[in-house]
Amino acid sequence: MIELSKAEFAVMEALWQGHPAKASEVVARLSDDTQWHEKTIKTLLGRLVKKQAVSFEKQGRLYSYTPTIGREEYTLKQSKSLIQRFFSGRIAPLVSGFAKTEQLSQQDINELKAVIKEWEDQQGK
Amino acid sequence: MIELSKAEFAVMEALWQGHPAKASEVVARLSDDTQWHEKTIKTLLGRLVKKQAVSFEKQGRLYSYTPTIGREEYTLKQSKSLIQRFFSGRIAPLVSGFAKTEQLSQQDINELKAVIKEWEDQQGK
DNA sequence: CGACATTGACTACAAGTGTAATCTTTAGTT
DNA sequence: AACTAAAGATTACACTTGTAGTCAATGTCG
Repeated sequence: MIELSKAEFAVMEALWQGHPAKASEVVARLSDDTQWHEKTIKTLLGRLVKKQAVSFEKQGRLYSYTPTIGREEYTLKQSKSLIQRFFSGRIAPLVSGFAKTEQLSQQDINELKAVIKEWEDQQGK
Repeated sequence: MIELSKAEFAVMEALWQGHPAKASEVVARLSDDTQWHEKTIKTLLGRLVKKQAVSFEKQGRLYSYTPTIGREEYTLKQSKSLIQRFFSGRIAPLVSGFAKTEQLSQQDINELKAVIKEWEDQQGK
């Protein structure tokens, strides 16, 4: 499983926003959220390529970068790994704990209900 | 916020099992799950003390270690931080994604229902 | 009492991370 | 054509992490 550091993940976010993207675009996107030096971002791009989380192709003398993994795919895998380690793979304890201190929106509730409904339909077969 | 590496977390798990615990007990507990050398575990205990995730007191010439943070507290904080970074702080996307590929138990469903019920009661005030 | 074993303290060392700086090549600019 | 600026390649460097090894003090057994 490809593992990304936090800084690398931030660069991936910029790429997931739209790709392929030239290094300069990535730098531009990240400058909204961070103070990172252009050199830093280039280093991170290089590390992502090395990890094969990102591919690149020459566009003339410039490079264009594209993520090789999807955001959903990555975030879900990581989430599951955390749920496994922290809650023995069960999600309910996380949700209860979370609900105690965080705001849930009506939309969240609706989505949770949908999940439950789907499960119950599945049970009835 | 105290951050623990994966290996450090494993040592915390051993401590959360029961404390205060002498280094030798921690080593014994961990030997069920890992192949770590006693020296490795001692190093990790030292790092945990330095991070103030664990306190210790002399019992004669030996040390007894105690976690200063609770398992729930830590795991929830980390979970929230992940949900923040990955899902903009909303938990429902995580649950839906999770439900697609993981088994939910009847107990999970009941707990999710309880969370929903509590929320709805809250709404009605 | 002396040698050995155990504990804790300190040291080690490579890989990963955050955060760039420098060097090299190439493309415009005068 | 020469010079400079921008991109990419290479190098840097301290801190963290995984994974111990060594050294020093102290207890324990014969």
